[in-house]
Amino acid sequence: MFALVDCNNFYASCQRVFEPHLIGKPVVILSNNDGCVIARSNEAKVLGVPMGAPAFEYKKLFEDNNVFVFSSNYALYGDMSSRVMNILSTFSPDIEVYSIDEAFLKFQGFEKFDLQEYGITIQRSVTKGTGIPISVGFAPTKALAKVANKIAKKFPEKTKSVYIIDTEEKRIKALKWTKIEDVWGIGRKHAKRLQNSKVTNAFQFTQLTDEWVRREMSVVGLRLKHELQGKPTLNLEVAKDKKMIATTRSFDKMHTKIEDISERVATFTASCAEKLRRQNSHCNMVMVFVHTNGFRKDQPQYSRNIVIKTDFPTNSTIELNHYAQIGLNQIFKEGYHYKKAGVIVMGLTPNNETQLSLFSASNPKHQPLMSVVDKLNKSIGQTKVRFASQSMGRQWKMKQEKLSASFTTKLKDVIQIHL
DNA sequence: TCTGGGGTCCTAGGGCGA
DNA sequence: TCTGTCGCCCTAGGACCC
Repeated sequence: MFALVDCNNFYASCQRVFEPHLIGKPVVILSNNDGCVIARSNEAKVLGVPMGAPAFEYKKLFEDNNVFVFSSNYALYGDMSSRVMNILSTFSPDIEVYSIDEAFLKFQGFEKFDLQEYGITIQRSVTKGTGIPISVGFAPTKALAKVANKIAKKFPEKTKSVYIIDTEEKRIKALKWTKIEDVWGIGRKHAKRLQNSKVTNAFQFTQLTDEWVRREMSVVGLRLKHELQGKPTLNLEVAKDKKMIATTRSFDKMHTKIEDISERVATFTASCAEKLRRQNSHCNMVMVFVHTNGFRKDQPQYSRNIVIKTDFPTNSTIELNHYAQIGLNQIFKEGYHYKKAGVIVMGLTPNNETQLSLFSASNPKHQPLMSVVDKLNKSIGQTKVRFASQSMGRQWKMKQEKLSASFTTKLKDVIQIHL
C-alpha cells in the first residue's frame, strides 16, 4: 500500500499557523514579484480566484472581499515543510518527499493495521506538531493514492480527511468520480485529446486499449493507465542529485541596456554556482536566455537562448560568469524591451567524478575562494558577499509588498509570548 | 503600469562509428 | 571502395509536475 500525504492549501496554512486570525478568512499567496496567485485558501477558491490569476486583475476583488494577500515567503514554507516531512518519516521508513507539500509513504507489512485509524493518527500528529492540516489517501498504487487523496480532501467531514481505495468497487467508483483533467499525469494537452475521444473520467481512460494509449501518450501514459487499474508500475523514488540547476527571474520593469541585463545574469550565475557547490557538483554547460514581455503584444518580441560549453567542469562563480557573459553578448539584441532573463547550468557531475581536460583546468585558487564566500554568506546572511560583476550600488529588488515575517528562520521574527 | 520559478522524463531525428 | 544497417549518443521540443 502507498499513502499520499498532501498538506491542505499549504502556503496559506503556513501563514495561518502564525496568524490564527486568518483561519476561516480568504487568503491568497502571490508568486515572485507579486505577479500571480500561486496558492489559495478554500475561502479564496469559493470567491472564484483561479490558480495563476494575475494579481493586478484581481486587486478589486481582493479589496471588496477582504482577502488577505501575501507575497511568497519561501524561507517559512521550506522550514515548515521539513517539519512536516520529519513527522511523516516516523510513520514509515519508506518515504519519498514528492514536493514541498506532498510525500508518498510506502506501507509494507501493514496488512493487519486499520489504515483508517492509522491515517487519522498521522494526520493528528502532523497537525499537532506543526499546525498544518493534511489529507491522506491510501491505495495499492501511487496514481490511485493520488485519487484517494483528492477524495479525502474533497470530503473532509465524511472521510475525516483519510480515504482508502482497497476494493475493486471503491477503485471503480473513485475513478468514475475523477474528471480526466484532474488525473495526476494528464495535463492540458492530453486532457483535451482524451475529451475529444469522449473520455471524460479516469475510469473511461482505463478502458482504452493499451495500443491507443501507447501511441497517443507514450509509455508514460501507458504506465499511468496500469497504475489506475491497480497494477503498480511506479515505486518510491530515491532522492537524486539534480540534473540541471536554474535561476531565472522576471524584472520589476523592462530593460533595454545590456549593462543592466549583464548584471542580472552575473547574479543569476552566482546563485547557480552557489547551488552547484552546495550539491557538490561541477557543470560543463551554461545556458543563458533573455525574453521580452510576451504579454505586451504592442511591442516587438524577441527571445533567445544559447548554451555555452565550458572548457572544463567547474563550479567557480568567476569562471561560470565568464561563459555566461559570452553567451549573453551573443544573444543580446539592441532595440528590445527585456522583461526576463535566466541562467541554467547543465551537464552536472559530482565533484569527485569530473572529467579532467588535457589543455585547461579550473583555476585552483578559485576553490578556496568560493568556499570562503559560501561560508561568509552562510554566516552573515545570503548574498552579503558578492562579485564585482554584480553591481553593488544598485538595488534590484523583487516586488514583495506583502511579505510576512520569517517566523521560524529569523531570530528577530520569532513570536514572543509575554506571560 | 502590473502576468512566477524550478524541475523531470520521453520521443523523434540526425550524426557517426562499427 | 562503396553502400546498407544497427546501435549509441546528442539535441530540440513537447508534455508533465509542484
